[in-house]
Amino acid sequence: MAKMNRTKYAILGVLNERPASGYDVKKFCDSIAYFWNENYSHIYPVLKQMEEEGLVTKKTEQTEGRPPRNIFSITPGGREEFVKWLMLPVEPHILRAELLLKLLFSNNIPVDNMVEKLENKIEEQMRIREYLDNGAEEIKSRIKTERKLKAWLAVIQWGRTITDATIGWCEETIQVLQEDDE
Amino acid sequence: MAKMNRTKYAILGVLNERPASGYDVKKFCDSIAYFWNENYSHIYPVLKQMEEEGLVTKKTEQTEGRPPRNIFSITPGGREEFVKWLMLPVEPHILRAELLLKLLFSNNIPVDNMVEKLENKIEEQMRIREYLDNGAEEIKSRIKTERKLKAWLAVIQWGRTITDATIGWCEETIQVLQEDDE
DNA sequence: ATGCACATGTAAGCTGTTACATGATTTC
DNA sequence: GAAATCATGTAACAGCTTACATGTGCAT
Repeated sequence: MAKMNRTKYAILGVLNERPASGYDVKKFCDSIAYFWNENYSHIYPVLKQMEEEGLVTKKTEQTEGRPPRNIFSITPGGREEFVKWLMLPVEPHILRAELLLKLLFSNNIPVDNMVEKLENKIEEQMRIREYLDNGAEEIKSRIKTERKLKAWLAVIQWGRTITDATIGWCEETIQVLQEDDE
Repeated sequence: MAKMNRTKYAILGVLNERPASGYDVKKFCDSIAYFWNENYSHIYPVLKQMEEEGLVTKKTEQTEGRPPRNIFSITPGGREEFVKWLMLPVEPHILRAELLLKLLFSNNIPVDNMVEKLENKIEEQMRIREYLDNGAEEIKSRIKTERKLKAWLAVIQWGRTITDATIGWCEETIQVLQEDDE
């Protein structure tokens, strides 16, 4: 199995919908940051490399009072590679959940410190949860085709399901940790 | 923020319980693979580097009919660094869920292909779920102290919670995708 | 006979992160 | 007046993965 440059496929996914700049790609990824992230410092070089591979084409757009924008468009070859990737089985999802690792070893630190970490996790998940609830309505009005809307709502539903489950588990775990042992 | 070598802390966590070889560390990580993974090819060089930093010491054990084992023990300095890391807030958990990215763009492929990916996910999660159920009993009998047992059970409970939530979401999503649009 | 468990490592290289660099315009 | 947004990139490098290399003993 060759390693896949996942950034490449995320970019192709965005450009498959519409031409966009590296900046636009980053904005899009920020909007789905609860399950996918990208950095500028990775997007720009990968776009360059993709241009060399013939997956995208670049057009520089002059704007007034703003920096020029490099607009990238997907090529037929790019579209082909993108769809080929979409059809492939999902690569196994390798987790590294630091919170759980620390929890496992938390007998070496005060209970309060571990509880604080769990409380921070709850806050984080609640922020995500709120973002998803606000976003759902906007998406319903923006997405036109039925297939796309279904997919978007399913992804949002995933976020809701997982944040709820995580928050519930954090609360339970805090209680268990704070129980007196006797 | 400097980047953390997370492998280092995972290793320290194992060695903090008992002296172990690189092979043992890997075995341990395999047993918690549902939320943490390590490769031999990373463990061995990191162990070497940790020895140079004075976090661990090495002792080579000759065995009959088996390759010699390099047994590593944590030093007081290593223990100190480990606890310092444990106390630090958890680094934000950056996800890259390929399944969700593909789902988001799945209007470009047949519904059946996407459904298959979701079915594979269900199978994967059911395997994990089964593993956790079998493991819980073994852990209850093995772990002695109350604090450690609580932590282990909480981690297992996380696995159960998330796998259940994920399986439920996959099933719902398959149904939604397979509904006729009219 | 085939494969798995035991056991350790090196070499190469991609992926992705952090820090740095620049600067106008808009918003609070 | 400060901060955020728009907009693009380079340099350095840490982290991790993949492929390679080697060999015994036990179980099926």
